[in-house]
Amino acid sequence: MAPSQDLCCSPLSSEPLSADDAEELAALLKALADPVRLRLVNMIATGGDACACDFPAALGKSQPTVSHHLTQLVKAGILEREQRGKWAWFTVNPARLAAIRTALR
Amino acid sequence: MAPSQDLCCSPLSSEPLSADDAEELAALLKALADPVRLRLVNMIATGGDACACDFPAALGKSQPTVSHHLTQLVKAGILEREQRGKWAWFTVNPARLAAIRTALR
DNA sequence: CGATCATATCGACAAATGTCAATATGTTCG
DNA sequence: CGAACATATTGACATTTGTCGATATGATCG
Repeated sequence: MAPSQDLCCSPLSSEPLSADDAEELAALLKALADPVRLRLVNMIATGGDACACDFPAALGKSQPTVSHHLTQLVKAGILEREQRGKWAWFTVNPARLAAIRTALR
Repeated sequence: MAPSQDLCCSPLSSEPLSADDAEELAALLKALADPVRLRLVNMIATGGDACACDFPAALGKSQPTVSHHLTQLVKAGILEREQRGKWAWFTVNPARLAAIRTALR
């Protein structure tokens, strides 16, 4: 999978996009392009942070399914995970979202 | 598939996202989340418009594959198709891209 | 009209994806 | 340590997706 932290890709409408950059941006967009993952990011972003323990009930999805989606978002650099006691809390990486917005210019 | 022309979804970081809105935004992001489709949008955006006839050679993909991707982008409202003589030309719908950027705020 | 060329659709297939039950790992606390 | 609870991983499965060859549709022009 693409490296999680470099900011990725020049704007769509100005410079030509290489095959490699296209692959990287596609991977980033794909990480977001799922209704469950969008709702996860939304819940975390609106609250500032959120506990994984609440997601299965809030989304009507099983715990493994939620865990799977969270892992994808972290790998893509969109979320960050922090252990607090026995719970996992997540925050959004705003720079990562901003990078996507910039790439879509 | 989601309706192509309403602008979709409130910003991710402010208001709560309904399951339906999440589905709609996910469909829109998915339309963009492919390297071939990103390069198509990029070629069309940087040139202002482009002829479908050039894409298979430029992308190293078969004509049916390119046609498939173009159809998806048009259905998502990201591209618009126009017939010029026997060629199909495509333009980008900038408002649609802007809507995605706004939704990712 | 009939030939020619551009694009779309069809059918098939391999690969990737979303989902869950079962189980493993890891953390806290008595 | 050992019980209890939160999260991750595994394995399995149905569905979706990207791809192409073959073919159909549609447009131009002689």
